[in-house]
Amino acid sequence: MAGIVEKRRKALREKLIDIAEATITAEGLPAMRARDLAAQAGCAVGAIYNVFGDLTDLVLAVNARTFDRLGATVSEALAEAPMDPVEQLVAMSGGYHRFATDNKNAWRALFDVDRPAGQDAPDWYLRDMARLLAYIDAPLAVIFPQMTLEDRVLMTRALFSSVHGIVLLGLDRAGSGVPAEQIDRMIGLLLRQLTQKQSIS
Amino acid sequence: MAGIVEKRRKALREKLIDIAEATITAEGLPAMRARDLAAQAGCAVGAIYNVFGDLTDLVLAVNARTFDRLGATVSEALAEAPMDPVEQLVAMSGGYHRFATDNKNAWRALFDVDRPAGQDAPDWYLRDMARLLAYIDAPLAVIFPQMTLEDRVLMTRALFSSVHGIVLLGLDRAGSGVPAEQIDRMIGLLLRQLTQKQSIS
DNA sequence: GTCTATTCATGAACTACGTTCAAGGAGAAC
DNA sequence: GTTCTCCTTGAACGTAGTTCATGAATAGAC
Repeated sequence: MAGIVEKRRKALREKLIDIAEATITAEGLPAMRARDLAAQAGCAVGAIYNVFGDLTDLVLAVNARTFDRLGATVSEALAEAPMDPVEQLVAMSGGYHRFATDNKNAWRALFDVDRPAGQDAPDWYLRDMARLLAYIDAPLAVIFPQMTLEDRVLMTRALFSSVHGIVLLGLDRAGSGVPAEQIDRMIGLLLRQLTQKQSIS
Repeated sequence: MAGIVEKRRKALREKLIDIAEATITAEGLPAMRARDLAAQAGCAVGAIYNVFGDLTDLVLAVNARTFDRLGATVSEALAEAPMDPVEQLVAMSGGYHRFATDNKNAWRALFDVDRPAGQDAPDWYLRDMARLLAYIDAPLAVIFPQMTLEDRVLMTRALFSSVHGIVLLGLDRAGSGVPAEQIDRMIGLLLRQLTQKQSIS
């Protein structure tokens, strides 16, 4: 009967991630509380700490799922886009925007989790981020064939960061926030202007 | 002897903002604690709540100062920039980037303060933000004289958001973060590509 | 200046967190 | 079956923000 404990731990781990994900999605990161999780999971509060180092680890587990779904959404948007590289960038940006609005709380949790200073990002984060950046890099290579690899790497990051910034500030604050369709227009203006054919002059 | 209380309240208010600003600057927003503030100010914890509704209000007061300094920094960068509108945009972005690195904790507090959902941004925020956007709008009007006003407003916001996004993700995470000079290069790539002369084709 | 009603300042207490740990219970080894 | 070990438990701890009964100080009337 070896492994009963391990199996139970694994089951609890998944159960907790499910509950945490549901809570974050429904009510946001601050609504995720140790006692509530334990109550919903039918375990003791201390049991959480047998499975996760602390609640931040649990949030990171949820974030890994979220980031994965985000990557899938962007990937689908790319797959459905026309061949034109500019339109591919627009489509992926639209996918990013849509994911952020449709999964606002989970998406915010990606950035709101408090990472102790000096601690590196988890592996899955670096991997998924690299995946997202690769999606962007491909069309960019077509649009700017003469650009150095080094510059294109920077341009890729810059583009991702720009779209992220537009979506972030756009969704922020219902007060000074921007309607969804204007966010898409901003992204379109930026990308189309940015990727126009080089000037003759 | 009318007004003694009011004068004392005003003095305490300023004193608390000073202390909170120093604390946030030195140790970050999470280090700002009610009991510590009271101890440093030489008042009771409860006194804070006679002057501010809650600690978030106090943070907002600090943020108002920070935003003001940010505006001044960008304004100076603009003043020292050459006449060329593209270089003006680059200079202002550089000012933003420098301010963020030199005032990392205070700058982060601008966005990390938890604003209750459904509550509008304070007046000073809208005012200072409009000021920043106006700085960006002027060069853009020179660069894109044929652009409609509506589009230019969106482009202005998009540009600000983009630079903000690049700086935000660039400074985030020492692990996957980007060296300061690469951030400036990203901004330069983005802005110069974005503002190149329109294509003939 | 004196008196009194009101208003303010105080800090202990309350609530709500994340996290820990001594004690008891369940699984593993023989 | 027995024993040892490790896990699980939930009460307790530490630390937050915020409140509130109490006592002190102020403002206004005379």
